[in-house]
Amino acid sequence: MGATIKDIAKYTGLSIATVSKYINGGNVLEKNKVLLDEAIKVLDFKINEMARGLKTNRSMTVGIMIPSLENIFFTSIISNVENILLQNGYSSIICDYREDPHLEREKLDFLLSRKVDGIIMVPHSNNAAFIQSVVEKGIPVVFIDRYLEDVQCDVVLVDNINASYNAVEQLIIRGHKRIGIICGPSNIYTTKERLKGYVRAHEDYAVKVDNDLVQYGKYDVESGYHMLIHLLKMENPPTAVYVTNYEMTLGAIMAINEKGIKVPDQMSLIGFDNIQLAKIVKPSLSIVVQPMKEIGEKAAQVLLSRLNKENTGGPSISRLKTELLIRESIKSVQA
Amino acid sequence: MGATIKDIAKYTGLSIATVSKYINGGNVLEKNKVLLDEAIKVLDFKINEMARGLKTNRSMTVGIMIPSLENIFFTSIISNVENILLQNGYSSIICDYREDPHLEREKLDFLLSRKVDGIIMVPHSNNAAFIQSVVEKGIPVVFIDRYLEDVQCDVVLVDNINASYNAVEQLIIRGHKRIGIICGPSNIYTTKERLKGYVRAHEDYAVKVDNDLVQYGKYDVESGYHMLIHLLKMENPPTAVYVTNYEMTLGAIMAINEKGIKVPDQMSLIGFDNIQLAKIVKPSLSIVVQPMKEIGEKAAQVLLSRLNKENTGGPSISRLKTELLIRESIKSVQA
DNA sequence: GGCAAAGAACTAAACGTTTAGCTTACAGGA
DNA sequence: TCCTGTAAGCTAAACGTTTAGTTCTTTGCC
Repeated sequence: MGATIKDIAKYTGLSIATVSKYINGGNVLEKNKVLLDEAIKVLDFKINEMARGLKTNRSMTVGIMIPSLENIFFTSIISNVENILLQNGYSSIICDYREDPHLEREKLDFLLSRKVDGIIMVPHSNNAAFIQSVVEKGIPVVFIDRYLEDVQCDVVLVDNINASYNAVEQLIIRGHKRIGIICGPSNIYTTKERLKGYVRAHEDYAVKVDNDLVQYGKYDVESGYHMLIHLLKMENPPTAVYVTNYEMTLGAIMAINEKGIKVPDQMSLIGFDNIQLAKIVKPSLSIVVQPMKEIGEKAAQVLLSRLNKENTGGPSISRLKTELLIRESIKSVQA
Repeated sequence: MGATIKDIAKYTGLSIATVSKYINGGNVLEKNKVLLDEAIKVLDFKINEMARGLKTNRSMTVGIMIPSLENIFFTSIISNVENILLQNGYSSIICDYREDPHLEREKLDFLLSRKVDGIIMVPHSNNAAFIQSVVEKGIPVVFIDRYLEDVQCDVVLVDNINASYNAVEQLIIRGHKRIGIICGPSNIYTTKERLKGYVRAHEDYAVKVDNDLVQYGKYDVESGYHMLIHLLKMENPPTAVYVTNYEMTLGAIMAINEKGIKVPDQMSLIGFDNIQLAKIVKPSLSIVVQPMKEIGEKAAQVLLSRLNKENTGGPSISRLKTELLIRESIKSVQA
């Protein structure tokens, strides 16, 4: 179908070695250069990455694995990752393992058979041993958002603990004593971290944590809705609620609207992630903003520096800072 | 690194041809079969898809292109596409062209250099001529969601016209004469179709269309919000509003909540796409539901049947039906 | 003019598969 | 016993590159 390096050689009268050299940035005589450029254009030559990959043992492909393609936090990160990788000549095979450890393992296997040069992933489960074996094969792996102890690889995280700490601190400063938190699933890294910040802020200000105020959702719209309803129904409901991801924030807002709760008069609210949403909601929502663009870029860069052998050191941890936007949705409680 | 077919040959004492034959489903003696299975397991053999692709001239890879990775309608479709393709041994290179025709062209070029066997895409702009040239190269292309006249390829659409028609009809039946519609960008295929259904329903029931009630947004949360506010501010505002995608529906709901509009007493509302959202909102939202799962599956199947040469006929159009869920958010107006 | 050094181009093998065409082994029928 | 047919296995070439090692060409210097 397409022209090959051989066709170019025939067209120009040069050897295929010379053609290859030129394609890979080698020096050729000026007149040959002109000739080659012409041939490439005329014959519409595109290098065959499969043949090249076979020789060089590099596929120029990286695998990206996330728990769900329906979670905008992940998709917006990988959108950035994909873009940067593309600029560097890499294509990305994006896989969605649907929160299923078994599928995670399977797709990882698939990526390996595709001979990806590296992997960027949001790890889910206890496939740690398997992932570690991938790392040991010499395939660089970068974790995003979550951390697994037993895997020796680079990680890009946000400072979840302090993100939560700062958010909750703002509520405590404003006199709130009963602060609800809507967490993700209890076995997930970010859940633990975000909860830790919540607890730590309470400790530092000597406010007691009421475990009934700690609710575990599933990081989806529905559970955000239900957990907020649940908090409202308590006999001694919280005066403020902190929700720890975008989808659940959305759900919580739906619940609040439905119940006709006045924010911030009847309840203060701090949400997560989506700055666009925060602007639209009235009263404007206070939120913890994760730097999705930076996370994606950082992860891509870390992986690229491994792929280019610029970085051959031990595993690195990048911990990016979140931003806390204080808007109208929180106010002080009168004592 | 990994074991090759040669290593398997050495281990078993068979020739590489026999090994290859077995791997590809050929017959071998029972005892050799056992031996081969053992070798494959022991040596952890994974076929090298690049070498195979070089010989067979098939990369077992398909390209997927969507306008944005931050639009849940698209991501949930490709989640299904990716899954089905994977089950058939194909990997997908997912690209997001960020609504940019220039980038669309560039990424398409990239996919070609990756020698993808086929392409599934949501086309955006007037790259029609270029896409047609891809088709003519013999690379099957399947369009999703949108249609471009000048390209001879398979298309998977939903019946946007009747989706809109049915939704608007329900409003007209309930006595609404002034029905607002929040459309997408005016140059997009789905926008035109959805508007057409709106107009047609008006025609069939002899209700005049007031062009001021037709608002064009950008298929994002923000514009849904703004367009609804705009409609409310009119001196003669609509008694019902029909919003034509998920993100804008979200924005519209935010606006309604902010303004304290009672649905359906002060305004009837029909939204789009997200069934989960529809359940959560109170009063429960009437919506047009697109069969995302089916769209993804259909597109994957259509492409696979081209790749397997099961279908060598002319371009096909699959038009899937939407579903209209009538809930509490609409009611009759008293004459 | 002769020679060395540098630069450009060439030859040929290799990467890990598939596959056409050939050989071998074996069973069954005449 | 010999022949034929069939199934299983084998040999070797090819896919489109890269690259080590070699040869050819040019240039500069003595």
